[in-house]
Amino acid sequence: MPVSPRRATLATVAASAGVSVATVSKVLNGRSDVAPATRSLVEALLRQHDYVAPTPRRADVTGLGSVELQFDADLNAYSTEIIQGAVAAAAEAGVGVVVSIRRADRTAAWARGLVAAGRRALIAVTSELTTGQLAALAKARLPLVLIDPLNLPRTRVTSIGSTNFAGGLAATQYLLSLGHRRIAYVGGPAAAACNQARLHGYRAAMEVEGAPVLPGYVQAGHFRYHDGVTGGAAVLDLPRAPTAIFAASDETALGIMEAARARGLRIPEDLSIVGFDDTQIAQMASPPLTTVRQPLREMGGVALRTALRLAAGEKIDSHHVELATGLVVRGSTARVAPA
Amino acid sequence: MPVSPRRATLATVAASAGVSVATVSKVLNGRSDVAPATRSLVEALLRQHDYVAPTPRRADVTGLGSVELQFDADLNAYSTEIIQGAVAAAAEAGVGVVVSIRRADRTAAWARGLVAAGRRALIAVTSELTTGQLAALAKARLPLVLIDPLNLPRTRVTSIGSTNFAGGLAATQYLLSLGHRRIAYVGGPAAAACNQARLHGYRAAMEVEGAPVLPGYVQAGHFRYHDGVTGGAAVLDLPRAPTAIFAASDETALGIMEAARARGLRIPEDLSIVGFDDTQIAQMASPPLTTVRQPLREMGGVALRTALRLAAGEKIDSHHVELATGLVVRGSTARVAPA
DNA sequence: GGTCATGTCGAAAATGTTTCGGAGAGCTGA
DNA sequence: TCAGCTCTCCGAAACATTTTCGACATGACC
Repeated sequence: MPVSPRRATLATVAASAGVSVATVSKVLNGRSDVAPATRSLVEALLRQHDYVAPTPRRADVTGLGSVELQFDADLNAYSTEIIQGAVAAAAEAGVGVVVSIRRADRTAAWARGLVAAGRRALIAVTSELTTGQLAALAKARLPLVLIDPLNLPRTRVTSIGSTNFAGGLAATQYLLSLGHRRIAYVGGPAAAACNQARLHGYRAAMEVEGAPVLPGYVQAGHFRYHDGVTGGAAVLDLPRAPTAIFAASDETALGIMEAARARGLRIPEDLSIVGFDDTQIAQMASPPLTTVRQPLREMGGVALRTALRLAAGEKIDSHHVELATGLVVRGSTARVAPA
Repeated sequence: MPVSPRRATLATVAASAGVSVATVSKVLNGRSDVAPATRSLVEALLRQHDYVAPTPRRADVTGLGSVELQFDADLNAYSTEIIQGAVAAAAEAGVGVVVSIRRADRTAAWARGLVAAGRRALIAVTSELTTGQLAALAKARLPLVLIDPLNLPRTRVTSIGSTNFAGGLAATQYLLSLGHRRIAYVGGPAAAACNQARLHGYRAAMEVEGAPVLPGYVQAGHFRYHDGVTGGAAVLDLPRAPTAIFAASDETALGIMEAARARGLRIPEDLSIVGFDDTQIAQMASPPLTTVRQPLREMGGVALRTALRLAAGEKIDSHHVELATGLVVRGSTARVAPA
């Protein structure tokens, strides 16, 4: 279609339709005082002339732009809390949060597309970004904030996390304080930084107490329910089965619960379980799950505000922020049963 | 603050700032040819005069645009599935999904703001819209699609739901087929259409089988976990307690599980529970929850595609679409225990 | 000093929206 | 049949905003 030398205006369309400019404006705005026949005619001519509105007026001084919130896999309870926190913070700032799920194609065109679509920044959750992707983002001048990144790139990237080591330590110490000695860890990907920190917290607490980490007591996974079922089964079927399990996520903890139930183990009488995250499912588990609270909503909010600050060109105090974790004791933990 | 008799215009602000209308317009649009001092002065007076833009022009047709996905309360497992479905469909269509949580102010300015921010349509989930809000949306020419609306407005509004009656019927029939006769219903808001349909399905099944709905066997709630705890407690403490409970949502079902556990009831040996939705938490419950699957992801996807079709001015086949529900049998149901 | 680039600003034109009044159709009752 | 009334539909004109373009000042540079 040849681009006409001059964009069509209401006057153009009005003239060709034989009506006034006002009438065309009314059609565009859905006013009721236009006869159906006239409306159809004008609509047809609007299309024919390829009418596009001139630059829209701004909504507000504030209401510009949006931030992309990108997850690396299907959404779950963890994602939900992050979204909730980001959306709340965004509402205050007057920007929109566009949720998306990572797709394979992350090229230069992808980064430019985000900018063209009006994104002011990108927040990537539990993702693993390649240097190529980072370069594409940098070239497109799109600020990036990571939440719980799987890998911490060498280059300076802003990231948000929580005190995973302290959380792992607190969870394990609590189980030890209940008299448990045989405590297993069913965790996330071995390479993930946040999982490593939790695992080290677990190991540190065990070591201080002189409790041995028996062979097979540390299982890797992907923070998902299924990992809890299989990982839980693996440790519960060991010759010297644990009396307590520390899971690296609430979902995994629920999977372990199911593995325990399948073996006729009662919780917490026969097996204590501690989760990680304190998502909504932790409260809704039966029994309610003792877990390490990770302030996911706050993390989402902080990530969003940080992203906007980066987009505004402000300097950030620190390139990595860690929010505090804390143990929430519910019903899935009890003193170890007397042998 | 007293409402001035007439809204401030650029002319008002220009006069008080001692500059021309054009200059004020430039400040608003961030043009570069305004001296910093002048800009500050004008910005101050804009705020002082409480300037708000008049109805914005429609967002440009060219940009990819975005669709607003609005929830009426904090996100939960149900929301997560809807988001997931909408995001997937949006990715295919090349648009963004902006997630937001309903706030009190839903005025004409709100609707205009959405349009100005580039939203091509609004999807409202389990919301109750007033006629005023509908009018504001219509005036702003913002297409609207409802998912599981609480109230079905008189005016023609496009909505997406599922076969709630059939779902309620199937769940109750299944419990009856297991030999249960004393079946209670712990549901949602009495006024919600989707809840009413589920309840009627339950009643219909009971009636066909000649099973009495005892006094107190129908509890209202808000689909939340807490409603299950209290509603479950209410029916379980009845003189003639039910042997099975049909919950109007998975969350509520998990609350009932907790109420049962607190009373020493085993599931499914002592009490069968059927949920509704088949969210992720249904699979992760212990025991896994028998539930009526509602195709939430598909609903989110259909809502998004419908919204885009409306935005494109296409005609919609039907103003209300219902997707099929289906019973998913897991571990929370069993044959009634012999008395 | 002359010339030129640059930054600011406003008059005027361009574009789009809203108000308001009027033409004309249709209906009603004497 | 016709006056009177209402209701629908449209456009002239008033308004609101954006954009273009020229004017003017200022300072740099030769």
